[in-house]
Amino acid sequence: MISAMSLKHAILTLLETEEGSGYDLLKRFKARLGFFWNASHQQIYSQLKTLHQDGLIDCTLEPQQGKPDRKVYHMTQAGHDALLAWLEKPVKVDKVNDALLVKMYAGHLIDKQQMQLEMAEHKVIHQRMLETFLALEQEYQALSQAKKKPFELPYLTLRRGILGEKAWLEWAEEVNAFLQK
Amino acid sequence: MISAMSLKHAILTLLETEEGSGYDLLKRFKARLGFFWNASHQQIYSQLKTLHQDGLIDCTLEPQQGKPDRKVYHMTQAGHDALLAWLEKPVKVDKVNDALLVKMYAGHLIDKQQMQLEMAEHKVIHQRMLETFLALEQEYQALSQAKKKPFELPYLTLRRGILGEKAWLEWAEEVNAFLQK
DNA sequence: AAGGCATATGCAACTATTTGCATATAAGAC
DNA sequence: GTCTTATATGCAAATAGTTGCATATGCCTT
Repeated sequence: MISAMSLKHAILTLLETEEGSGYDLLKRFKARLGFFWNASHQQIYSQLKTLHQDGLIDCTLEPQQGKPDRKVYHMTQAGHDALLAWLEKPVKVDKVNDALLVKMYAGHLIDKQQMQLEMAEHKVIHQRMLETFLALEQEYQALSQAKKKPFELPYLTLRRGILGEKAWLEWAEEVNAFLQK
Repeated sequence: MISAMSLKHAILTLLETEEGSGYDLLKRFKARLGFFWNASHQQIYSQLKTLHQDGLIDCTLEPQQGKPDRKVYHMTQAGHDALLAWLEKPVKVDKVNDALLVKMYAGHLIDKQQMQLEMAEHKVIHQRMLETFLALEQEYQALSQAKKKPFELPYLTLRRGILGEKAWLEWAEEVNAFLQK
């Protein structure tokens, strides 16, 4: 059987190295996994709840004045085992569901100019993502050999982002060339 | 507001040019939109049901001997209008949720060989997809200029697939080079 | 003084997708 | 003769993800 439930295990991965509150996890998620896995705060909080109920993480309350209590979660042995079990099972090939391509397929029903406008909006977003990725790559490359070591695998995930965005922009050039004819 | 409900409108797009039964739509879906939108037969049948309830398509029964009746759906004016309205609204940028990258991020917890094995399995699938896309491209390129015309936009969606798969395989080379060290 | 952003949590309703089951026939492969 | 594939439809339950709302404070800006 091929495993799903990647979000749960993505959270476990983050907790494996360092404990944290839901809010911490949310920020770490966006900074580290957010390029290839998107999750809202609602999703993270509700997954933390079920992970806790299932005994894969436990929780200590840190009272704070003025603000709600911080719930700090940390890994249990069961959680660690569950993560390793998940890592052993094959994952599914990434599923593509791209609404822009649905629209392009039906593009004969709208005018080229409108399509160009929408492409331009998407292009801005993809360019911005590529810039972010390249900046992170610069940071990584600036590290000494020894300091690079623990980030070798995360760096490979970053490379996926870079190559993916470059491919998108290359495609956008082709589309543009066609739409401008 | 940015529009969702792409599946509904993907189905409407297919029905716009040609009527068909759920089963027809399923096959057309896989052949034409399946590269950038994945939908199971259950999803298609249930979407057809709601589209029908909402009056965006209507339905005539074709009795058949031995087999269940074929329900042939066709577009209504309301459906056509809804499709055009959807096409006018911007769509969201494709959301990435790639489990393989989650696993790679946590890759220090498993051994390199296992990661290599899984990469190899994914590579086979991506290579096969690229081959399929390239074969379709050959077919398109073999058409006369006049016959190409109606497929220009679908061809651009195919180009997205080709560039996307090439980028994936390029990345796989980088990953392989690292894992073999 | 008012508005926005960051901190810090979460529920509820809805939409989307997956997984498993269910039925029934006909054609072709082994 | 059985097994798989294709035809042809669909329900039900579970998991996954989105959208909108709700609360409460402190800090910084205009």
